[in-house]
Amino acid sequence: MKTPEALHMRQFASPQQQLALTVLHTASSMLSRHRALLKPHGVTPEQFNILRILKGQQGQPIALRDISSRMIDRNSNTSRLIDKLTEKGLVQRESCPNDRRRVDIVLTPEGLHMTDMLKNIMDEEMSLLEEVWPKHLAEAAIETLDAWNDTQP
Amino acid sequence: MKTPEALHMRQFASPQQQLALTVLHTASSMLSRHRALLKPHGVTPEQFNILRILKGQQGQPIALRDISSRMIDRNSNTSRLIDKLTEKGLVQRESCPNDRRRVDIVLTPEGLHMTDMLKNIMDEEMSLLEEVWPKHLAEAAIETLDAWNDTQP
DNA sequence: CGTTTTTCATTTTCACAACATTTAATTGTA
DNA sequence: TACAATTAAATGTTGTGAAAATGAAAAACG
Repeated sequence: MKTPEALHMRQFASPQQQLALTVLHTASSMLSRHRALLKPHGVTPEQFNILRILKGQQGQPIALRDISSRMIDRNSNTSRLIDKLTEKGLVQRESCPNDRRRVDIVLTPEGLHMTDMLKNIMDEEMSLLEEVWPKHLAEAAIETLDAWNDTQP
Repeated sequence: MKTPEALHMRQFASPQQQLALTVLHTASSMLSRHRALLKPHGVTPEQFNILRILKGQQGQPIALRDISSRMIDRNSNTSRLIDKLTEKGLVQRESCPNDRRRVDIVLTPEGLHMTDMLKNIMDEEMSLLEEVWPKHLAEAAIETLDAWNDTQP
């Protein structure tokens, strides 16, 4: 359902306001889908976000604080998300020798395996987007949204 | 900061995937701003969403389930949010005489006053968007995002 | 009618967000 | 070197979102 009808909006708002509402609504809807897709595997979108960041490191350890700074939702409490992933045996904490305040995080072999599997699931979901959004429109929309993100700290 | 650098993304993903990440990231960032703007007045974005829906009713009562269906985030626990707003004296529950399962919700005078004030604050915030997004680009982005929303139930 | 099914609101459970505080290690500086 | 300031992570608390369960009332139906 398109956003205006979904939210029973009338035509008061400017296109810019409408876009803001559409972005919020779309994100909420996407996140629900992701949550449902990941749920059977006991992983939440927030946790998967971390796994994906770690996979991007290709085995190279990364400090907890650097994970935080790269997360989609910056307000997450990364320490506790790492706790959950550790409990599941998907990641491991390692002390950082040159700065003992830091804690390096690495994927375990099971974590890598899980990440690959989940990545397949999510890629399949994402590939649906390619049927809905023509490439050039997607690129244009990214540029538009990022014009605002660029005004943010 | 633009999304790719903010998330330290490399150029593997398709534009469509990048757009999905951008939408999620943008929404999270917008919501944080809204939360901060509303906080001094003791109202969360989710609660404000309800107030705005009620204001749109212009005094006409609306059933709780109809509020739920119009919220940006459909899965919020509307009962609990109404509880909070009731505690603050901004809304009132009224039992529905012809269907005793239903609960009608109306704005109190203070609720209306508060809503007007918050609406001013949010409108000012939204007006910033008009400097960042040219009208036609905003319209294009809405259409793109809604092409996906339209595939959702 | 009476029984089953559906609908609406509330309650509950779990995971996370938000925010504050604490602990520990490092850095900057007198 | 001593010591305050800063940084990193963990921990504590409270509130909220998501989803499922519960309970009550109305609608559907034989």
